[in-house]
Amino acid sequence: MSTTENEPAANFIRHIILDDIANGKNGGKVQTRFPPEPNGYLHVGHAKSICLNFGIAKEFNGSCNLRFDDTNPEKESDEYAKSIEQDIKWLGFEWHKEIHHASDYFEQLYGYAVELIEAGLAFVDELNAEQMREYRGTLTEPGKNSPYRDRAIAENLDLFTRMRAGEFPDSKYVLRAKIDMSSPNINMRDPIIYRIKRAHHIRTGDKWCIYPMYDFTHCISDALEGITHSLCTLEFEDHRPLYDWVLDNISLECHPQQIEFSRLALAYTITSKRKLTTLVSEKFVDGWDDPRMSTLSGMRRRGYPAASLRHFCTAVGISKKNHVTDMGLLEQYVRDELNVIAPRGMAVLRPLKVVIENYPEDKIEQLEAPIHPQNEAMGTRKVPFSREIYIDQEDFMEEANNKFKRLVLDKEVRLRNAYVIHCHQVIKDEQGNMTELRCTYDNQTLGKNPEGRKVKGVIHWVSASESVAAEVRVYDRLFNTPNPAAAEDFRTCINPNSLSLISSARVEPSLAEAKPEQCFQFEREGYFVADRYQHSPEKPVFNMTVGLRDTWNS
RNA sequence: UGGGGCGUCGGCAAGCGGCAAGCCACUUGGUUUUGAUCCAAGCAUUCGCAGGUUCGAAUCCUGCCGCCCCAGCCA
Repeated sequence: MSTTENEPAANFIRHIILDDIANGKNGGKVQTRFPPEPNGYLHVGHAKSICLNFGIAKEFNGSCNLRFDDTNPEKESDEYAKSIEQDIKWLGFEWHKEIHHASDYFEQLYGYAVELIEAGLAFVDELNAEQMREYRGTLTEPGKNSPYRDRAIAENLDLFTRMRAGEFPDSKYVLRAKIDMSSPNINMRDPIIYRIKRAHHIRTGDKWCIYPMYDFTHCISDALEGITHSLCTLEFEDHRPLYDWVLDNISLECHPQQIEFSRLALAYTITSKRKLTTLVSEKFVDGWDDPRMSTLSGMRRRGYPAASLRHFCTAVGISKKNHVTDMGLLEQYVRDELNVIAPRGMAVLRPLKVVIENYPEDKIEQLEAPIHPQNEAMGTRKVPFSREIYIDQEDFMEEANNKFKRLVLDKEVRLRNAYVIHCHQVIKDEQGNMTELRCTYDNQTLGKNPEGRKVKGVIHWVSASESVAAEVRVYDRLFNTPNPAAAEDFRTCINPNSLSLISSARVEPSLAEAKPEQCFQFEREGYFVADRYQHSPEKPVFNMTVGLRDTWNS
């Protein structure tokens, strides 16, 4: 794959910025920001935005601020804020200097609201929510002016001061911009810019009982930080006139340019904080970092390298098209990265005992195997070989056609990194289940092919006595429909078999020694990661990251 | 039926008047002690549709068709 982080893909936002720089706009400076609300964990969709904002800033020698858009205290928490900081760092980005918060600007925001009132461009309304909805009109009919719209400026000032002072109950009054109730753009029909809400804020505590709305806050925060390009998703396109209106009507010189791009949509997953919250709160998954989640912390725990997410984000590109990206694209970048960095090892997920009759009972050989067959520099590891071993149940058949390149009764197969064995007997229990294979090995086949015959198959194995019991979690997609977000109730699309717990897997000793979060390739199976929290050398726990590309089963 | 957007290969996505980039997927060969990796080759006479302008149109114009977003005191 030739797409790398060093070769930014062409997209319309880059073109705009390139033009701006060529025209000397903003003195050639580029300043972006990533503005999450701390009301949930970051997901793949955010990764796209992070890569865009931080990537653009870096490319043009600018910087990117991290700013928490914390204007709705009821939904926000410090846990979320902390997780967001961690996830951004994990993804490999550094924000410019200290973290910003919309709440840092509450005092200034209040001042600009007063400016608007003084200019006759904002008024205190006392319609209740339901009345306001009626006055707003519909998509096809204009709205009506609020009866309180023409309040005197002095009265508006007085009321707004008292709103701040806490003289009124929640929701009694709101501050509204005075724009145009007949605008075809509903966002311009005298939008609310402040509401009374007695909620404890994670940063300002109980200092405020009025909080500014997004549309008023975001543009001013951008301007205060000297943002040049304010990149956001498509649903804010209709808000751009309001973004511009606010900045055009207050005494702030800086006027950032808002540019919208389409959200990332990944097939078979969900990228909505609200829905992800539901999965967690209703226990469909085991927390925000469940490896099946499309959260950054979930993908981290799943074993996705941060670099693969960055490559993926570069590869999907930026456009204004509503799209659905194949999960396969992400997985391919994950494999790509892991193929290069992951040490190899052997693990048997569904053990079938094999007794090698012509191998001495007490003998244990420490065979040497490469840690990475394409990268000698990674060195070698010891793999113990003994008379009793395990192979995977799926690697044996009593009868099979020539396409089956594994072990068959009365035939031979190569044991990876070891000898060629021949199976001559299958032992079964009363129910007819295979319990053991009796084989012989050819001691002339270590590191070389047998003479006079071809052995086409290679299977993996572990020593029965020297391997370590491990728990392996194999994942399938969390949803069984490509677009769960489109369902009436996305919970009905949840795949009941998204997690398979394998409690009796066996891994070679080198794998048991893994450090938490260390990634491996279990040869012929896929990529696996030692669980970040539950893995220990005594009780190894691995999560499947992604399977190897498999042309046999597909 | 108001307003704002968007339609280029199976999935992403460049291109912005002069022979349709790239990635993923897929197909076919080769290497291989991983049915992996790797290597080589193939994969849109056509850009939602229909007209028009032009020597020349995915790119410009006109008209249709389809899809997405907006009526929170959420962001």
